[in-house]
Amino acid sequence: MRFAPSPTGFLHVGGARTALFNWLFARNSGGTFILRIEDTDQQRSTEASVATILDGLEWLAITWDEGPFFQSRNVEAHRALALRFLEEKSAYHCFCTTDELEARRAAAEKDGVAWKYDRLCLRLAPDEVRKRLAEGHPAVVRFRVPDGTVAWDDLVHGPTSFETAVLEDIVLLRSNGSPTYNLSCVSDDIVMRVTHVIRGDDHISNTPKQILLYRAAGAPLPCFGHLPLILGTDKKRLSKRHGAVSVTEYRDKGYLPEAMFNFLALLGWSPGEGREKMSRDEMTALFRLEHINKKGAVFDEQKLEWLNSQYINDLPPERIVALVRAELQAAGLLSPDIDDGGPRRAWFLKVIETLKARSKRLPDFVRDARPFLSDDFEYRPEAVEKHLKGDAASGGRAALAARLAALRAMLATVEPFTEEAAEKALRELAESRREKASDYIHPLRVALVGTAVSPGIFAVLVLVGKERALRRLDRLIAFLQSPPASAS
RNA sequence: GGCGCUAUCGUCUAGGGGUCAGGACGGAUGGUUCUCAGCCAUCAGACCGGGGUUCGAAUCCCCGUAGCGCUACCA
Repeated sequence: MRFAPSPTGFLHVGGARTALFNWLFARNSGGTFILRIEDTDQQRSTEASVATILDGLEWLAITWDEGPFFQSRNVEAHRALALRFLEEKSAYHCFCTTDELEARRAAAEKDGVAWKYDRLCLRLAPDEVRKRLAEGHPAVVRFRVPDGTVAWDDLVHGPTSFETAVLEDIVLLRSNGSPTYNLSCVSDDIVMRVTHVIRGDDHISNTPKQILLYRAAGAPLPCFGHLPLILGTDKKRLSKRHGAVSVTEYRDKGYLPEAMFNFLALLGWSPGEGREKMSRDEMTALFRLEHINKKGAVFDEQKLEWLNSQYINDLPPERIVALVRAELQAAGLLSPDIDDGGPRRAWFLKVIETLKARSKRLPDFVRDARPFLSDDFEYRPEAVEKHLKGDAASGGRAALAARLAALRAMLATVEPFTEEAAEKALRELAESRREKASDYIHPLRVALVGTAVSPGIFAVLVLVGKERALRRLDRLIAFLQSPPASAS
């Protein structure tokens, strides 16, 4: 089997899923998975695009057994096939220009008649054709579509058929001599001895054309399977206007390749029994082409995010750190003492561990780790609004400052500085002053991390450490004693 | 317009003549609790419509309808 992307852009999630199903099928059946870059469109193909496609495939760990082959290297073979068709009279020269075709098409459309190529040039006498060719008139080579029905048993849709009457004579070679998609594709698939052509549903109408070419070439027919399309939330084919569509974007958003792989596999395929989160090996073992759905599937990023959080949770902290290291560095949060081998490494791994359950995507770690790694953080407005106003009846900010001062004094005496000891001390303090523990906890959280939400406060307290916690309490007390900002 | 494909909760899906139509995401509610997340529990939520066939249809057949795809000297 093969995956045959055209390098005219990034690796689309739809393409990635096609590659993935081919890969799963190849691995499951012991087949050979070929990567073929269909770069016959010289105008739009770019090397950068090839690079990003390979990059995306590698990220997802979709490995190929042969290739990448570049289709452009095979144009001579493609051309030879077309010439052979010409010789065998299953193809002919057509001198109609694009403009002429356009005009006739437009006229037909105006009359409300379905247009297909009218075979004007098929009626040309052989001498006339030779003459025009000799005079250098540009010509395309068209395949003469025979009458009849083309049918195949689609691997996912079952029996499918087309009347060839609806097909127009296929352009095989452009007037500049370059082969077109259907010719190149069939020629390469024959040469590469592809047995299973598994591609998107959008190719379904190409299949009868290609079958005709196989027949004319006398080559054995591969099995065809057409995968349902991946849709946007409006049920239309997923495209840029729906948001992120390239796998690279999902990598950049902090999704794990194993989560993406798993999610994509579930789009249109299910092993049954409610199995959802599966390892690559499990998926490979369970994969069956017959279990692929016929219906297009909406790409639901919320579910991807959920799966991602599940995979993140399975990761040891070391792995997570390795994955976010670059971002940490970019944010100026990476210091040698927390880096691999640094004295605070173990402590930092603990920070990551406590952040794990609440993280859905990789950047969540960078955002949430900041107050642990740096004193440079702001009090979030919503946290100030919620927990630092102090209640007028109990004396407002001044009373709050006094309460925090008491808390600070108490924490200074806690030794050893453990979660249990700190919690016990704080609760006793609150009780002795006939106040609620939460009246201390919430402002303390703002003091320590600047936000209204965080992991358990005592875990945070210990992770921040006694000295820094006391300093941060001082900072908040000073903040409370300074004149309130204009907002409040 | 022509041709093709498709149709189960909002979404991903299981089920393919007899099921309380099952699960997951998301949602709601409650529990755990210092917050959020997590975790746990509970709830709401679907067989596109109409005809057949059959004792019995979500399931098989036909006809509609709707959605999508293709309709290039792109791939």
